[in-house]
Amino acid sequence: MDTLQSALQKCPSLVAAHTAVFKKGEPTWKYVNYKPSAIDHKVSLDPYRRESRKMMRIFQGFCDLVEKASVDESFMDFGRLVFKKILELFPQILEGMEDSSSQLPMISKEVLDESGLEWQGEVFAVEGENEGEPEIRDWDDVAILIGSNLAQEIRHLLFQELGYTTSGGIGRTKTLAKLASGYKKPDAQTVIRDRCIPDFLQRFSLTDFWSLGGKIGDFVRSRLTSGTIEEDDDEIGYIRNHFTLKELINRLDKDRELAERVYKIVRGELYSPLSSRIDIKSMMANKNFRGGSVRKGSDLVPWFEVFVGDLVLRLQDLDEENDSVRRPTKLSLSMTAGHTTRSRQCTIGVIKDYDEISKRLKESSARLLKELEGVWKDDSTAPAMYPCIRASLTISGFSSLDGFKRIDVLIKKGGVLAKSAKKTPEKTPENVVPEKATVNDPPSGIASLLTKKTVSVSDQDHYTCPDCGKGIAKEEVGEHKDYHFALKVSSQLNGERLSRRHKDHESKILKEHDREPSKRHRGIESGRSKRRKDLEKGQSRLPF
DNA sequence: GTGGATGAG
DNA sequence: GGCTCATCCAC
Repeated sequence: MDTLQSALQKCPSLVAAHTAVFKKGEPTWKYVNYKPSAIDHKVSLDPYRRESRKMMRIFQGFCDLVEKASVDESFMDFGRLVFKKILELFPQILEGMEDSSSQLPMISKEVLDESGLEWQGEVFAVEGENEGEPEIRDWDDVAILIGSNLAQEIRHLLFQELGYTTSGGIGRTKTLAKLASGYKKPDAQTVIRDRCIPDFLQRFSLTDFWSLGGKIGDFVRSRLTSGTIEEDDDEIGYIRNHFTLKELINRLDKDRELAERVYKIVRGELYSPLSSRIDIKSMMANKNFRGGSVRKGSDLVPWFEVFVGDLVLRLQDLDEENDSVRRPTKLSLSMTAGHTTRSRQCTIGVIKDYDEISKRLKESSARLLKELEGVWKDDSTAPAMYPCIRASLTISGFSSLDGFKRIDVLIKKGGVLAKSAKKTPEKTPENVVPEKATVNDPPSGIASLLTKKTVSVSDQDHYTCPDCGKGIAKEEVGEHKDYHFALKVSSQLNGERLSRRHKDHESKILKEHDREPSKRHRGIESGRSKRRKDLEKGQSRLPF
Protein backbone atom coordinates (compact mmCIF):
# COMPACT_ATOMS: atom_id res chain seq x y z
CA MET A 1 0.00 0.00 0.00
CA ASP A 2 1.16 3.47 -0.74
CA THR A 3 2.08 5.87 1.94
CA LEU A 4 0.72 9.37 1.63
CA GLN A 5 4.13 10.47 0.41
CA SER A 6 4.54 7.79 -2.23
CA ALA A 7 0.99 8.33 -3.45
CA LEU A 8 1.58 12.06 -3.82
CA GLN A 9 4.72 11.33 -5.75
CA LYS A 10 2.81 9.18 -8.20
CA CYS A 11 -0.05 11.60 -8.43
CA PRO A 12 0.87 15.17 -7.52
CA SER A 13 -2.65 16.44 -8.01
CA LEU A 14 -3.98 13.98 -5.47
CA VAL A 15 -6.15 15.44 -2.78
CA ALA A 16 -5.90 13.32 0.31
CA ALA A 17 -9.15 13.25 2.20
CA HIS A 18 -9.40 13.07 5.95
CA THR A 19 -11.59 10.44 7.46
CA ALA A 20 -13.26 10.69 10.81
CA VAL A 21 -11.55 8.69 13.52
CA PHE A 22 -12.08 7.42 17.00
CA LYS A 23 -9.14 8.06 19.24
CA LYS A 24 -8.22 5.27 21.58
CA GLY A 25 -10.24 5.69 24.75
CA GLU A 26 -12.87 7.99 23.28
CA PRO A 27 -16.42 6.92 22.49
CA THR A 28 -17.04 9.50 19.78
CA TRP A 29 -15.39 10.07 16.45
CA LYS A 30 -14.12 13.34 15.09
CA TYR A 31 -12.06 14.85 12.33
CA VAL A 32 -8.64 15.61 13.78
CA ASN A 33 -6.20 18.31 12.77
CA TYR A 34 -3.25 15.98 12.74
CA LYS A 35 -2.44 12.82 10.95
CA PRO A 36 -4.06 10.08 13.00
CA SER A 37 -1.81 7.08 13.49
CA ALA A 38 -3.27 3.63 13.05
CA ILE A 39 -1.82 2.63 16.39
CA ASP A 40 -4.25 4.62 18.46
CA HIS A 41 -7.02 5.53 16.05
CA LYS A 42 -9.80 3.69 14.36
CA VAL A 43 -11.58 4.91 11.26
CA SER A 44 -15.23 5.80 11.68
CA LEU A 45 -17.50 5.14 8.76
CA ASP A 46 -20.29 7.02 10.42
CA PRO A 47 -20.15 10.12 8.18
CA TYR A 48 -20.56 7.88 5.16
CA ARG A 49 -23.50 6.09 6.71
CA ARG A 50 -25.15 9.39 7.39
CA GLU A 51 -24.73 10.59 3.86
CA SER A 52 -25.99 7.23 2.73
CA ARG A 53 -29.10 7.70 4.78
CA LYS A 54 -29.73 11.14 3.34
CA MET A 55 -29.48 9.70 -0.13
CA MET A 56 -31.83 6.89 0.75
CA ARG A 57 -34.43 9.35 1.95
CA ILE A 58 -34.27 11.19 -1.32
CA PHE A 59 -34.56 7.98 -3.29
CA GLN A 60 -37.49 6.88 -1.20
CA GLY A 61 -39.24 10.17 -1.74
CA PHE A 62 -38.97 9.56 -5.44
CA CYS A 63 -39.55 5.86 -5.80
CA ASP A 64 -41.80 3.52 -3.86
CA LEU A 65 -39.42 0.60 -3.78
CA VAL A 66 -35.77 1.13 -3.00
CA GLU A 67 -33.23 -1.46 -1.98
CA LYS A 68 -30.07 -0.35 -0.34
CA ALA A 69 -27.27 -2.40 -1.86
CA SER A 70 -24.38 -0.86 0.07
CA VAL A 71 -23.43 2.39 1.67
CA ASP A 72 -23.29 4.12 -1.70
CA GLU A 73 -25.47 2.01 -3.97
CA SER A 74 -29.17 1.49 -4.23
CA PHE A 75 -31.56 -0.28 -6.53
CA MET A 76 -34.79 1.39 -7.47
CA ASP A 77 -37.76 -0.42 -8.91
CA PHE A 78 -39.39 1.99 -11.31
CA GLY A 79 -42.21 -0.38 -12.18
CA ARG A 80 -45.15 1.68 -11.00
CA LEU A 81 -43.62 4.97 -12.03
CA VAL A 82 -43.05 3.64 -15.50
CA PHE A 83 -46.55 2.22 -15.77
CA LYS A 84 -48.06 5.45 -14.57
CA LYS A 85 -46.14 7.37 -17.15
CA ILE A 86 -47.19 4.97 -19.87
CA LEU A 87 -50.84 5.42 -18.98
CA GLU A 88 -50.35 9.14 -18.94
CA LEU A 89 -48.71 9.32 -22.33
CA PHE A 90 -50.36 6.42 -24.10
CA PRO A 91 -53.78 5.76 -22.59
CA GLN A 92 -54.62 3.78 -25.69
CA ILE A 93 -52.52 0.96 -24.30
CA LEU A 94 -55.48 -0.12 -22.21
CA GLU A 95 -57.38 -1.02 -25.33
CA GLY A 96 -54.81 -3.59 -26.12
CA MET A 97 -55.02 -5.10 -22.70
CA GLU A 98 -58.37 -6.80 -23.16
CA ASP A 99 -56.67 -9.99 -24.10
CA SER A 100 -53.89 -10.54 -21.66
CA SER A 101 -52.51 -13.51 -23.53
CA SER A 102 -51.74 -11.68 -26.73
CA GLN A 103 -49.00 -9.21 -27.31
CA LEU A 104 -49.82 -5.59 -26.82
CA PRO A 105 -50.04 -3.72 -30.09
CA MET A 106 -47.21 -1.26 -30.39
CA ILE A 107 -47.98 2.37 -30.84
CA SER A 108 -47.05 4.16 -34.00
CA LYS A 109 -43.91 6.14 -34.44
CA GLU A 110 -46.02 9.29 -34.74
CA VAL A 111 -47.65 8.80 -31.38
CA LEU A 112 -44.28 8.08 -29.89
CA ASP A 113 -42.80 11.22 -31.32
CA GLU A 114 -45.73 13.24 -30.07
CA SER A 115 -45.03 12.11 -26.55
CA GLY A 116 -41.80 14.07 -26.61
CA LEU A 117 -39.94 11.27 -24.87
CA GLU A 118 -36.21 11.29 -25.32
CA TRP A 119 -33.54 8.88 -24.28
CA GLN A 120 -31.39 9.96 -21.40
CA GLY A 121 -27.83 8.81 -20.97
CA GLU A 122 -25.72 6.44 -22.97
CA VAL A 123 -28.02 4.02 -24.73
CA PHE A 124 -26.07 0.88 -25.34
CA ALA A 125 -26.43 -0.04 -29.00
CA VAL A 126 -26.17 -3.40 -30.69
CA GLU A 127 -23.66 -4.00 -33.42
CA GLY A 128 -24.99 -2.74 -36.70
CA GLU A 129 -27.70 -0.59 -35.19
CA ASN A 130 -28.20 2.60 -37.11
CA GLU A 131 -26.38 5.58 -35.82
CA GLY A 132 -28.49 8.28 -34.31
CA GLU A 133 -31.66 7.67 -32.38
CA PRO A 134 -31.80 4.31 -30.67
CA GLU A 135 -34.63 2.18 -31.92
CA ILE A 136 -37.83 1.79 -29.99
CA ARG A 137 -39.47 -1.40 -31.11
CA ASP A 138 -41.78 -2.51 -28.39
CA TRP A 139 -43.24 -1.63 -25.04
CA ASP A 140 -40.21 -3.04 -23.30
CA ASP A 141 -38.18 -0.37 -25.03
CA VAL A 142 -40.69 2.28 -24.05
CA ALA A 143 -40.48 1.19 -20.45
CA ILE A 144 -36.71 1.34 -20.49
CA LEU A 145 -36.88 4.69 -22.21
CA ILE A 146 -39.07 6.06 -19.47
CA GLY A 147 -36.77 4.41 -16.96
CA SER A 148 -33.87 6.35 -18.41
CA ASN A 149 -35.82 9.55 -17.86
CA LEU A 150 -36.65 8.64 -14.29
CA ALA A 151 -33.04 7.75 -13.59
CA GLN A 152 -31.91 11.07 -14.97
CA GLU A 153 -34.46 12.82 -12.81
CA ILE A 154 -33.49 11.16 -9.57
CA ARG A 155 -29.82 11.63 -10.26
CA HIS A 156 -30.40 15.26 -10.95
CA LEU A 157 -32.47 15.59 -7.83
CA LEU A 158 -29.75 13.99 -5.76
CA PHE A 159 -27.22 16.39 -7.16
CA GLN A 160 -29.49 19.34 -6.40
CA GLU A 161 -30.14 18.22 -2.87
CA LEU A 162 -26.82 16.84 -1.76
CA GLY A 163 -24.31 17.82 -4.40
CA TYR A 164 -23.30 14.30 -5.28
CA THR A 165 -22.79 13.13 -8.81
CA THR A 166 -23.71 9.52 -9.48
CA SER A 167 -23.54 6.81 -12.04
CA GLY A 168 -26.59 4.78 -12.88
CA GLY A 169 -27.66 1.81 -14.92
CA ILE A 170 -31.08 1.10 -16.34
CA GLY A 171 -32.09 -2.43 -17.18
CA ARG A 172 -34.78 -4.99 -16.63
CA THR A 173 -33.02 -6.73 -13.77
CA LYS A 174 -30.83 -5.77 -10.88
CA THR A 175 -27.91 -7.64 -12.38
CA LEU A 176 -28.13 -5.67 -15.58
CA ALA A 177 -28.67 -2.36 -13.84
CA LYS A 178 -25.66 -3.00 -11.65
CA LEU A 179 -23.35 -3.86 -14.52
CA ALA A 180 -24.70 -0.94 -16.52
CA SER A 181 -24.16 1.49 -13.68
CA GLY A 182 -20.46 0.79 -13.72
CA TYR A 183 -20.20 0.86 -17.49
CA LYS A 184 -19.75 4.57 -17.81
CA LYS A 185 -18.64 6.81 -15.01
CA PRO A 186 -18.37 9.21 -13.45
CA ASP A 187 -21.58 11.16 -13.52
CA ALA A 188 -23.20 9.13 -16.27
CA GLN A 189 -25.84 6.52 -16.88
CA THR A 190 -26.07 3.58 -19.21
CA VAL A 191 -29.27 2.23 -20.66
CA ILE A 192 -29.72 -1.41 -21.64
CA ARG A 193 -32.67 -2.30 -23.84
CA ASP A 194 -33.71 -5.93 -23.67
CA ARG A 195 -32.54 -6.77 -27.15
CA CYS A 196 -29.07 -5.43 -26.40
CA ILE A 197 -28.53 -7.68 -23.44
CA PRO A 198 -26.40 -10.33 -25.20
CA ASP A 199 -24.17 -7.71 -26.77
CA PHE A 200 -23.86 -5.87 -23.53
CA LEU A 201 -23.01 -8.96 -21.54
CA GLN A 202 -20.35 -9.88 -24.05
CA ARG A 203 -18.30 -7.11 -22.51
CA PHE A 204 -18.17 -8.85 -19.19
CA SER A 205 -16.94 -12.07 -17.78
CA LEU A 206 -18.79 -14.51 -15.60
CA THR A 207 -17.07 -13.36 -12.46
CA ASP A 208 -18.26 -9.79 -12.99
CA PHE A 209 -21.72 -10.81 -11.88
CA TRP A 210 -22.60 -10.11 -8.33
CA SER A 211 -22.16 -13.23 -6.17
CA LEU A 212 -19.93 -14.88 -8.76
CA GLY A 213 -16.92 -12.74 -8.00
CA GLY A 214 -15.23 -15.33 -5.84
CA LYS A 215 -14.69 -19.03 -5.67
CA ILE A 216 -18.15 -19.91 -6.88
CA GLY A 217 -17.59 -17.95 -10.07
CA ASP A 218 -14.25 -19.65 -10.59
CA PHE A 219 -15.83 -23.01 -9.95
CA VAL A 220 -18.60 -22.40 -12.45
CA ARG A 221 -16.12 -21.22 -15.04
CA SER A 222 -13.91 -24.24 -14.51
CA ARG A 223 -16.86 -26.54 -15.13
CA LEU A 224 -18.14 -24.77 -18.22
CA THR A 225 -15.19 -23.51 -20.20
CA SER A 226 -11.82 -24.73 -21.33
CA GLY A 227 -10.21 -21.49 -22.34
CA THR A 228 -10.68 -21.42 -26.09
CA ILE A 229 -10.62 -18.19 -28.09
CA GLU A 230 -14.32 -18.43 -28.73
CA GLU A 231 -15.05 -18.63 -25.05
CA ASP A 232 -12.67 -15.87 -24.27
CA ASP A 233 -14.31 -13.52 -26.74
CA ASP A 234 -17.73 -13.89 -25.16
CA GLU A 235 -17.65 -16.04 -22.09
CA ILE A 236 -21.19 -15.25 -21.08
CA GLY A 237 -22.56 -15.75 -24.56
CA TYR A 238 -20.72 -19.03 -24.79
CA ILE A 239 -22.34 -20.30 -21.66
CA ARG A 240 -25.70 -19.03 -22.79
CA ASN A 241 -25.47 -20.74 -26.17
CA HIS A 242 -23.90 -24.03 -25.19
CA PHE A 243 -25.70 -25.28 -22.16
CA THR A 244 -29.27 -26.17 -21.43
CA LEU A 245 -30.43 -25.87 -17.88
CA LYS A 246 -30.16 -29.62 -17.53
CA GLU A 247 -26.58 -29.61 -18.68
CA LEU A 248 -25.75 -26.83 -16.29
CA ILE A 249 -27.20 -28.81 -13.44
CA ASN A 250 -25.08 -31.79 -14.36
CA ARG A 251 -21.91 -29.81 -14.81
CA LEU A 252 -22.34 -28.03 -11.53
CA ASP A 253 -22.56 -31.14 -9.39
CA LYS A 254 -26.36 -31.16 -9.41
CA ASP A 255 -26.44 -27.84 -7.67
CA ARG A 256 -29.78 -26.93 -9.13
CA GLU A 257 -30.00 -23.58 -7.46
CA LEU A 258 -26.63 -22.44 -8.69
CA ALA A 259 -27.34 -23.80 -12.16
CA GLU A 260 -30.58 -21.92 -12.38
CA ARG A 261 -28.94 -18.76 -11.20
CA VAL A 262 -26.23 -19.03 -13.82
CA TYR A 263 -28.79 -19.94 -16.48
CA LYS A 264 -30.80 -16.84 -15.76
CA ILE A 265 -27.94 -14.51 -15.13
CA VAL A 266 -26.31 -15.08 -18.53
CA ARG A 267 -29.64 -14.30 -20.17
CA GLY A 268 -30.32 -11.21 -18.13
CA GLU A 269 -33.32 -12.96 -16.73
CA LEU A 270 -32.60 -13.15 -13.04
CA TYR A 271 -35.67 -11.32 -11.88
CA SER A 272 -34.86 -11.10 -8.22
CA PRO A 273 -37.18 -8.89 -6.26
CA LEU A 274 -36.01 -5.79 -4.50
CA SER A 275 -36.45 -5.79 -0.78
CA SER A 276 -36.91 -2.47 0.85
CA ARG A 277 -35.94 -3.53 4.33
CA ILE A 278 -33.18 -5.93 5.08
CA ASP A 279 -33.10 -6.37 8.80
CA ILE A 280 -29.55 -6.19 9.98
CA LYS A 281 -28.49 -9.25 11.90
CA SER A 282 -25.26 -8.18 13.47
CA MET A 283 -23.00 -5.22 13.96
CA MET A 284 -19.27 -5.45 14.44
CA ALA A 285 -16.62 -3.04 15.59
CA ASN A 286 -13.17 -4.27 14.72
CA LYS A 287 -9.59 -3.13 15.12
CA ASN A 288 -6.34 -4.60 13.95
CA PHE A 289 -3.53 -3.74 16.29
CA ARG A 290 -0.13 -2.94 14.98
CA GLY A 291 3.25 -2.90 16.50
CA GLY A 292 2.26 -5.04 19.44
CA SER A 293 0.53 -2.14 21.09
CA VAL A 294 -1.80 -4.43 22.99
CA ARG A 295 0.31 -6.43 25.40
CA LYS A 296 -2.10 -6.95 28.27
CA GLY A 297 -5.76 -6.94 29.14
CA SER A 298 -5.84 -3.38 30.34
CA ASP A 299 -4.61 -2.21 26.96
CA LEU A 300 -7.92 -3.30 25.55
CA VAL A 301 -10.10 -1.26 27.83
CA PRO A 302 -9.70 2.00 25.92
CA TRP A 303 -10.58 0.12 22.74
CA PHE A 304 -13.74 -1.20 24.33
CA GLU A 305 -14.60 2.41 24.87
CA VAL A 306 -14.21 3.02 21.16
CA PHE A 307 -15.99 -0.16 20.07
CA VAL A 308 -18.97 0.44 22.29
CA GLY A 309 -19.15 4.08 21.30
CA ASP A 310 -19.15 3.06 17.65
CA LEU A 311 -21.74 0.33 18.08
CA VAL A 312 -24.12 2.38 20.14
CA LEU A 313 -23.87 5.25 17.72
CA ARG A 314 -24.75 2.92 14.91
CA LEU A 315 -27.57 1.52 16.95
CA GLN A 316 -28.93 5.03 17.32
CA ASP A 317 -28.61 5.59 13.62
CA LEU A 318 -30.42 2.36 12.91
CA ASP A 319 -33.29 3.43 15.14
CA GLU A 320 -33.43 6.78 13.45
CA GLU A 321 -33.30 5.33 10.01
CA ASN A 322 -36.06 2.80 10.48
CA ASP A 323 -38.02 4.75 13.03
CA SER A 324 -37.73 1.72 15.23
CA VAL A 325 -36.14 0.61 18.46
CA ARG A 326 -33.92 -2.39 17.94
CA ARG A 327 -31.72 -3.75 20.65
CA PRO A 328 -29.12 -6.52 20.68
CA THR A 329 -29.49 -9.51 22.95
CA LYS A 330 -26.06 -10.94 22.32
CA LEU A 331 -22.56 -9.62 22.63
CA SER A 332 -19.50 -11.37 21.33
CA LEU A 333 -15.84 -10.57 21.86
CA SER A 334 -13.37 -11.99 19.41
CA MET A 335 -9.60 -11.75 19.66
CA THR A 336 -6.72 -12.84 17.54
CA ALA A 337 -3.19 -13.56 18.71
CA GLY A 338 -0.72 -15.09 16.34
CA HIS A 339 -2.73 -17.32 14.09
CA THR A 340 -5.44 -18.21 16.51
CA THR A 341 -8.74 -16.50 16.90
CA ARG A 342 -11.04 -17.16 19.79
CA SER A 343 -14.34 -15.65 20.74
CA ARG A 344 -16.84 -15.76 23.55
CA GLN A 345 -20.34 -14.46 23.64
CA CYS A 346 -22.92 -13.72 26.25
CA THR A 347 -26.52 -12.65 26.29
CA ILE A 348 -27.55 -9.27 27.45
CA GLY A 349 -30.96 -8.04 28.46
CA VAL A 350 -32.82 -5.62 26.29
CA ILE A 351 -31.86 -2.15 27.34
CA LYS A 352 -33.42 0.85 25.76
CA ASP A 353 -31.38 3.71 27.09
CA TYR A 354 -28.24 4.36 25.12
CA ASP A 355 -26.09 5.26 28.11
CA GLU A 356 -27.29 2.22 29.97
CA ILE A 357 -26.58 -0.06 27.10
CA SER A 358 -23.13 1.43 26.70
CA LYS A 359 -22.42 0.71 30.31
CA ARG A 360 -23.67 -2.83 29.97
CA LEU A 361 -21.71 -3.51 26.81
CA LYS A 362 -18.51 -2.34 28.43
CA GLU A 363 -19.07 -4.41 31.55
CA SER A 364 -19.85 -7.46 29.50
CA SER A 365 -16.85 -6.92 27.28
CA ALA A 366 -14.59 -6.87 30.29
CA ARG A 367 -16.19 -10.08 31.50
CA LEU A 368 -15.78 -11.74 28.13
CA LEU A 369 -12.17 -10.64 28.08
CA LYS A 370 -11.60 -12.45 31.35
CA GLU A 371 -13.24 -15.51 29.90
CA LEU A 372 -11.05 -15.41 26.86
CA GLU A 373 -7.94 -15.09 28.94
CA GLY A 374 -9.03 -18.27 30.65
CA VAL A 375 -9.68 -19.97 27.34
CA TRP A 376 -6.23 -19.07 26.14
CA LYS A 377 -4.63 -20.37 29.27
CA ASP A 378 -6.44 -23.69 29.02
CA ASP A 379 -5.83 -24.07 25.34
CA SER A 380 -2.45 -25.70 24.88
CA THR A 381 -2.78 -25.39 21.11
CA ALA A 382 -2.71 -21.65 21.28
CA PRO A 383 0.45 -19.74 22.06
CA ALA A 384 0.25 -16.57 24.10
CA MET A 385 -2.75 -14.29 24.09
CA TYR A 386 -0.59 -11.21 23.98
CA PRO A 387 0.47 -9.37 22.07
CA CYS A 388 -2.99 -9.31 20.61
CA ILE A 389 -3.22 -8.66 16.89
CA ARG A 390 -6.92 -7.97 16.61
CA ALA A 391 -10.05 -7.54 18.66
CA SER A 392 -13.65 -7.05 17.74
CA LEU A 393 -17.01 -6.66 19.41
CA THR A 394 -20.15 -7.89 17.71
CA ILE A 395 -23.69 -7.29 18.80
CA SER A 396 -26.43 -9.46 17.38
CA GLY A 397 -29.75 -11.10 18.11
CA PHE A 398 -31.62 -7.90 17.58
CA SER A 399 -35.07 -7.65 18.97
CA SER A 400 -37.46 -4.91 18.18
CA LEU A 401 -39.25 -3.23 21.01
CA ASP A 402 -41.27 -0.67 19.11
CA GLY A 403 -44.40 -1.94 20.76
CA PHE A 404 -42.96 -1.00 24.10
CA LYS A 405 -42.23 2.58 23.33
CA ARG A 406 -45.00 3.94 25.49
CA ILE A 407 -44.89 1.30 28.17
CA ASP A 408 -41.24 1.99 28.66
CA VAL A 409 -41.92 5.65 29.37
CA LEU A 410 -44.52 4.65 31.89
CA ILE A 411 -42.28 2.25 33.72
CA LYS A 412 -39.23 4.31 34.30
CA LYS A 413 -37.36 6.98 32.47
CA GLY A 414 -34.30 5.35 30.98
CA GLY A 415 -35.29 2.21 32.75
CA VAL A 416 -34.26 -1.30 32.00
CA LEU A 417 -36.87 -3.45 30.39
CA ALA A 418 -37.51 -6.59 32.29
CA LYS A 419 -37.56 -10.15 31.09
CA SER A 420 -41.08 -9.90 29.72
CA ALA A 421 -39.83 -7.72 26.95
CA LYS A 422 -36.96 -10.00 26.27
CA LYS A 423 -38.91 -13.19 26.37
CA THR A 424 -41.44 -12.31 23.75
CA PRO A 425 -39.67 -10.28 21.15
CA GLU A 426 -40.58 -12.80 18.47
CA LYS A 427 -44.19 -12.03 19.06
CA THR A 428 -43.99 -8.36 18.25
CA PRO A 429 -45.20 -7.70 14.75
CA GLU A 430 -42.07 -5.78 13.92
CA ASN A 431 -40.03 -8.80 14.61
CA VAL A 432 -41.84 -11.03 12.24
CA VAL A 433 -39.61 -11.63 9.32
CA PRO A 434 -41.54 -11.29 6.12
CA GLU A 435 -41.54 -14.37 4.02
CA LYS A 436 -38.98 -14.10 1.34
CA ALA A 437 -40.59 -13.59 -1.98
CA THR A 438 -39.74 -16.22 -4.50
CA VAL A 439 -40.31 -15.35 -8.09
CA ASN A 440 -39.33 -17.54 -10.89
CA ASP A 441 -41.86 -17.15 -13.59
CA PRO A 442 -43.04 -13.61 -13.52
CA PRO A 443 -46.32 -12.84 -15.19
CA SER A 444 -45.96 -11.20 -18.52
CA GLY A 445 -47.63 -8.15 -19.94
CA ILE A 446 -47.98 -4.70 -18.58
CA ALA A 447 -50.38 -6.09 -16.03
CA SER A 448 -47.41 -7.62 -14.31
CA LEU A 449 -46.42 -4.17 -13.20
CA LEU A 450 -49.23 -4.37 -10.77
CA THR A 451 -49.08 -7.93 -9.64
CA LYS A 452 -48.08 -9.09 -6.29
CA LYS A 453 -48.00 -12.77 -5.73
CA THR A 454 -46.30 -13.08 -2.42
CA VAL A 455 -47.27 -11.31 0.70
CA SER A 456 -45.81 -11.52 4.13
CA VAL A 457 -47.69 -13.57 6.62
CA SER A 458 -47.68 -13.20 10.34
CA ASP A 459 -48.54 -16.11 12.57
CA GLN A 460 -51.04 -14.15 14.54
CA ASP A 461 -53.37 -12.06 12.51
CA HIS A 462 -53.96 -13.26 9.08
CA TYR A 463 -56.77 -13.36 6.68
CA THR A 464 -57.46 -15.81 3.95
CA CYS A 465 -58.15 -14.27 0.61
CA PRO A 466 -61.44 -15.55 -0.85
CA ASP A 467 -60.14 -15.02 -4.35
CA CYS A 468 -56.92 -16.95 -4.20
CA GLY A 469 -56.99 -18.68 -0.86
CA LYS A 470 -53.72 -17.23 0.27
CA GLY A 471 -53.07 -16.21 3.83
CA ILE A 472 -52.68 -12.48 4.03
CA ALA A 473 -51.21 -10.44 6.83
CA LYS A 474 -53.80 -8.05 8.22
CA GLU A 475 -51.95 -4.95 7.18
CA GLU A 476 -51.66 -6.28 3.70
CA VAL A 477 -55.28 -7.05 3.02
CA GLY A 478 -56.03 -3.76 1.33
CA GLU A 479 -53.05 -4.06 -0.86
CA HIS A 480 -53.90 -7.62 -1.68
CA LYS A 481 -57.37 -6.65 -2.78
CA ASP A 482 -55.84 -4.06 -5.01
CA TYR A 483 -53.81 -6.81 -6.51
CA HIS A 484 -56.92 -8.69 -7.52
CA PHE A 485 -58.42 -5.52 -8.79
CA ALA A 486 -55.34 -4.96 -10.87
CA LEU A 487 -55.69 -8.39 -12.36
CA LYS A 488 -59.22 -7.57 -13.33
CA VAL A 489 -58.24 -4.26 -14.79
CA SER A 490 -55.69 -5.88 -16.97
CA SER A 491 -57.52 -8.97 -18.05
CA GLN A 492 -61.26 -8.45 -17.86
CA LEU A 493 -62.17 -4.99 -19.03
CA ASN A 494 -63.67 -5.54 -22.41
CA GLY A 495 -61.77 -2.97 -24.29
CA GLU A 496 -63.64 -0.17 -22.64
CA ARG A 497 -61.78 2.71 -21.12
CA LEU A 498 -61.56 2.77 -17.39
CA SER A 499 -64.31 4.56 -15.63
CA ARG A 500 -63.56 7.47 -13.37
CA ARG A 501 -63.85 5.27 -10.36
CA HIS A 502 -61.48 2.76 -11.78
CA LYS A 503 -58.99 5.41 -12.57
CA ASP A 504 -58.97 6.60 -9.02
CA HIS A 505 -58.51 3.13 -7.83
CA GLU A 506 -55.83 2.54 -10.34
CA SER A 507 -53.83 5.51 -9.17
CA LYS A 508 -54.18 4.21 -5.68
CA ILE A 509 -52.68 0.95 -6.80
CA LEU A 510 -49.78 2.78 -8.24
CA LYS A 511 -49.01 4.33 -4.92
CA GLU A 512 -48.80 1.03 -3.17
CA HIS A 513 -45.54 -0.59 -2.55
CA ASP A 514 -45.00 -3.62 -4.62
CA ARG A 515 -42.43 -6.00 -3.40
CA GLU A 516 -42.80 -8.29 -6.28
CA PRO A 517 -40.73 -7.28 -9.21
CA SER A 518 -41.59 -9.04 -12.37
CA LYS A 519 -40.42 -9.50 -15.84
CA ARG A 520 -41.45 -6.01 -16.69
CA HIS A 521 -39.99 -4.30 -13.71
CA ARG A 522 -37.08 -2.05 -14.30
CA GLY A 523 -34.30 -1.59 -11.86
CA ILE A 524 -31.93 1.25 -11.62
CA GLU A 525 -28.84 1.20 -9.61
CA SER A 526 -26.93 4.27 -8.81
CA GLY A 527 -24.07 5.03 -6.63
CA ARG A 528 -20.69 6.50 -5.95
CA SER A 529 -20.46 9.85 -4.42
CA LYS A 530 -18.29 12.81 -4.00
CA ARG A 531 -17.63 14.08 -0.56
CA ARG A 532 -19.22 17.21 0.62
CA LYS A 533 -18.69 19.36 3.64
CA ASP A 534 -21.33 18.88 6.19
CA LEU A 535 -21.37 19.24 9.91
CA GLU A 536 -22.66 16.13 11.53
CA LYS A 537 -24.84 16.39 14.54
CA GLY A 538 -23.19 15.51 17.77
CA GLN A 539 -19.84 15.37 16.12
CA SER A 540 -17.30 17.98 15.31
CA ARG A 541 -14.97 18.45 12.45
CA LEU A 542 -12.34 20.91 11.58
CA PRO A 543 -12.75 23.33 8.73
CA PHE A 544 -10.21 22.22 6.14
C1' DG B 1 -21.94 -21.51 20.59
C1' DT B 2 -17.63 -21.20 17.82
C1' DG B 3 -14.46 -20.90 14.21
C1' DG B 4 -13.78 -20.30 9.68
C1' DA B 5 -15.04 -19.31 5.00
C1' DT B 6 -17.01 -16.28 1.69
C1' DG B 7 -17.98 -12.15 -0.73
C1' DA B 8 -18.23 -7.24 -1.28
C1' DG B 9 -16.19 -2.87 -1.19
C1' DG C 1 -2.89 -5.66 -0.25
C1' DG C 2 -4.72 -4.16 4.05
C1' DC C 3 -8.68 -3.42 6.20
C1' DT C 4 -13.71 -3.28 7.34
C1' DC C 5 -18.05 -5.42 7.46
C1' DA C 6 -21.93 -8.81 7.16
C1' DT C 7 -23.60 -13.51 6.52
C1' DC C 8 -23.53 -18.44 6.35
C1' DC C 9 -22.43 -23.03 7.64
C1' DA C 10 -20.03 -27.14 9.49
C1' DC C 11 -18.92 -28.98 13.66
